[in-house]
Amino acid sequence: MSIKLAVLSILGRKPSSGYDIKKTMQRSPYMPWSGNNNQIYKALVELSDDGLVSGETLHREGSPSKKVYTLTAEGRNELNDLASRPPEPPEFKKPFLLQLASADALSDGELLALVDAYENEVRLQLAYHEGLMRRMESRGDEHEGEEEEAEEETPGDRRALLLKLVYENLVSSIESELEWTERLRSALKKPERREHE
Amino acid sequence: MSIKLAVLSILGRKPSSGYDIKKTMQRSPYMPWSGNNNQIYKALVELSDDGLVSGETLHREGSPSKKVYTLTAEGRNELNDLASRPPEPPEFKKPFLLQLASADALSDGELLALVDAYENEVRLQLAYHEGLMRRMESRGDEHEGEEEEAEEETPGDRRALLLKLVYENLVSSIESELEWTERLRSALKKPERREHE
DNA sequence: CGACTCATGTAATATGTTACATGATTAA
DNA sequence: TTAATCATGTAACATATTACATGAGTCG
Repeated sequence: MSIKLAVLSILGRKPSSGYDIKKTMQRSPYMPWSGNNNQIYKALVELSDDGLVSGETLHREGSPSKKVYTLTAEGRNELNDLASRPPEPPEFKKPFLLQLASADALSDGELLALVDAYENEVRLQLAYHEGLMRRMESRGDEHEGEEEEAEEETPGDRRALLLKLVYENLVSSIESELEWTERLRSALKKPERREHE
Repeated sequence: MSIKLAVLSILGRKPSSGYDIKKTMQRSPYMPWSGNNNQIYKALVELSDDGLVSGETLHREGSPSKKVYTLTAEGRNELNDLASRPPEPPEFKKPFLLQLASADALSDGELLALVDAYENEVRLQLAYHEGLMRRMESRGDEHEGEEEEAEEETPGDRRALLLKLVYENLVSSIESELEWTERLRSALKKPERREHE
């Protein structure tokens, strides 16, 4: 799964400039890219070379020009392929686990402090994602464009349901992490009592 | 958190060659690196230049020579620093979520098939991690070395407890993902009944 | 005037993967 | 003898991050 597919997916929603795409990526936590210029503008050039998107420069008065990219028919096909491609498994990247596994030289107090610090980080993440989710549920998310084209094939409700489930996934992953920190803490508090359970 | 810290952490356990480190990384899913040569041998050279490790070539008869690296005192300090460094939040990289979010053009049947395929992938992951965990609990994990040096500072039980908790984390993350697929499936099966709950 | 957002791009660097090259030993 | 494992390394490429460069418009 490369960043090009993420770009196609965004353009499948509505035609956008590089800058728009960057913004969308940055507030879509289910896209595992940071949304930096270098990749996006490069991806757009390549997609354009491959004939999957076409860009048109909009000269506007009173604000800077933008290059708006649209999916071509080919690009639309590619996007439909994407949807039915065999799914990749999730990846959990948790440097904290390495830290924990290397922490046997720490005192109990230091260890518990470390766990507290981690839990704080995770709580911050949770608050952030819950915020995004609420914002998406109240406003229509990714709907803020001015060009209100009539939606063609999809009921729209389906789309909203799927998006909601995506955010639920992220939130529940984070909650599961918090539950684990609880278990971790209690395992550390009653030390060495496991042998006859 | 760079790969160098992972290398330090492994060498903190016991002196190892590049090849040993590679193997250890590959079977330690809490280390978010694939364990490829290029990075490891490069990291070892750099750590050596920085004076954190020192390598000694062992010429053995009947098997290829190996370069065994050991932590220096400086390296040991660096490793202790690592343990008390402010923890980074977890990152969840789930390309499937992007796929889902772009899948509103699919029929219900296709969508459910996609979910099934994803669930299969996740189950495979679960089985793999549970296998690792069982293997670690029966044998002592990372204990298979021939050189049985008396452990110096740590009780060892602490270490085993921490490792067990680390594996529990991974397993419960995957289980949480499976629970979500269940919710996903049932949300897709009773479509559009959410409005008055 | 200064900071911020909009907007497009490039340069330098860091990180990661796959494949290649070499050579010894072990097990089928 | 052929494949697998042990063992060290390099080359080419793919991906990602940070910072830089430029310029217009908006808000305080």
